[in-house]
Amino acid sequence: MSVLDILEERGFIEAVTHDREVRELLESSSVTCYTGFDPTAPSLHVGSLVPIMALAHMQRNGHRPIALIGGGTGLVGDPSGKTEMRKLITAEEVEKNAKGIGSQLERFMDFTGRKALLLNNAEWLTGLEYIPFLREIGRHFSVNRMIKAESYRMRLESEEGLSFIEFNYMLLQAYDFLKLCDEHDCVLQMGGSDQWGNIVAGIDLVRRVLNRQVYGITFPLITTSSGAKMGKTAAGAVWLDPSRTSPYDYYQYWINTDDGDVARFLALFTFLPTDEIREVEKLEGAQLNSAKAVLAFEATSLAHGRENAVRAFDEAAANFGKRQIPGELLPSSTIPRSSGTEAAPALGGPVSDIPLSDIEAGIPAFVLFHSVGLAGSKGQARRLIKQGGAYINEERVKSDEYIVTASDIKDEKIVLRAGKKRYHTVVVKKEQ
RNA sequence: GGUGGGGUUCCCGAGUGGCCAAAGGGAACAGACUGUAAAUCUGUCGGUAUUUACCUUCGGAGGUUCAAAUCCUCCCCCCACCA
Repeated sequence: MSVLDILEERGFIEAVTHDREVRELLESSSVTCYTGFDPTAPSLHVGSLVPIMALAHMQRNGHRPIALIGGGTGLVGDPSGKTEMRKLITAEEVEKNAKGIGSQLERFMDFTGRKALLLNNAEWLTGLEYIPFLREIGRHFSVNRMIKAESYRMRLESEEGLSFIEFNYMLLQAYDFLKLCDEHDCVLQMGGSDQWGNIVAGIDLVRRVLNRQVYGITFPLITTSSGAKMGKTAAGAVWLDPSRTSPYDYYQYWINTDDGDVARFLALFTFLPTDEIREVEKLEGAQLNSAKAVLAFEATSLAHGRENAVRAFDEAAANFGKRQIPGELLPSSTIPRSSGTEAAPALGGPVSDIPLSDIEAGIPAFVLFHSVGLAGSKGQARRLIKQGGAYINEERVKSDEYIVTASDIKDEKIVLRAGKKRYHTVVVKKEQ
């Protein structure tokens, strides 16, 4: 069984340029392959997980992945499939972002001993000279062909149009492939389905310049059952950087997966064996909740380490009730299953201090909810209370005139809750 | 460079002197229902104060007027066609 079969089975494959050849190649030899990552943000997010996992699978099956940070291409901006132009980011930003992204990738792959490579195309792109590049590379590209590319179509038809700098993007990515093939023997490029045009352009260029056949694979765009692009929540993207999306929130993101997505996401975003995942497909309704917990635990474990995953699991248990994970469900998962330890009730959410004297003086509930950040304004806090969405120590606040006093203190703290899931704990400090 | 059309609250998009904090939709938030899911229904959705009040907002800066998102002037940006 080749990696291609594994990837296919797990739902990673949208299209392959030369199915039979790629299959044979991956079965018979160790292949170097690459995927690019845009350094447009200081952290990768859940949306980049598909390519990351694909590279990881490659490595686990004896191939050598290259994670290419687009430090150079990021300066130009890929218009593929985008309705509007990205704002140009500065070279310093790109460089800073590239650094953060690299360290995140290290959690998913082993870069020691050149078992995987982390490269940055700024290395070879930023020093290019215009005329030589046009003469050596540009002449291989047909504008007639380029403007027919699906990836440019949306922009060519849009009001905003396509700027020349973006139009060049394809050449740069093709040049990357050429460079990697030449210097690292890389013969396979993988990317999102919007990358098809760029990948094919690279294959073409390599053939023309090096007279070598190379290949491409695209991943499907992963959407949720409800049709939304995955990785977006109210708070914005779900980041892999724990300082932007805490392991707890990351865990919560996964546990809120749609019923219809659980098995599919287990296959894509965990390394659990597919025959175990197939069992999950038979589950229905509330039974799926345990499978969601496993998904959340495994995904968090990959991104933030097992210790953080266990903590997130325990906190969730404290906030939403302990969940018993059946031993026969996805047995390969290392999620805690013992029924013994009763998770200590976690402090709800972020914690802040308040002096005892303030509480003794009495502080209106809506002011408190606003000041700890559970409501964006005092008006919003009042609304929250009026709508019955505010709780103090798990008791609904009945009136927006309610004054919080010393009698609300339980164990030197006051637990505030907004809606079903947002908590904040105020610790009361006696001053000397 | 010329001509015409635009820039509205998180997004899309109405609104051409007072009845506009600004229709409608989406997103979001809260409640009900639930399984920390989806769907559905109800409510909310600039800020402060909370009984009808005040402040900030309609690309930017000025101006006309008792009164401007709406009229005038200048400037910035976007688009289309022409050159």
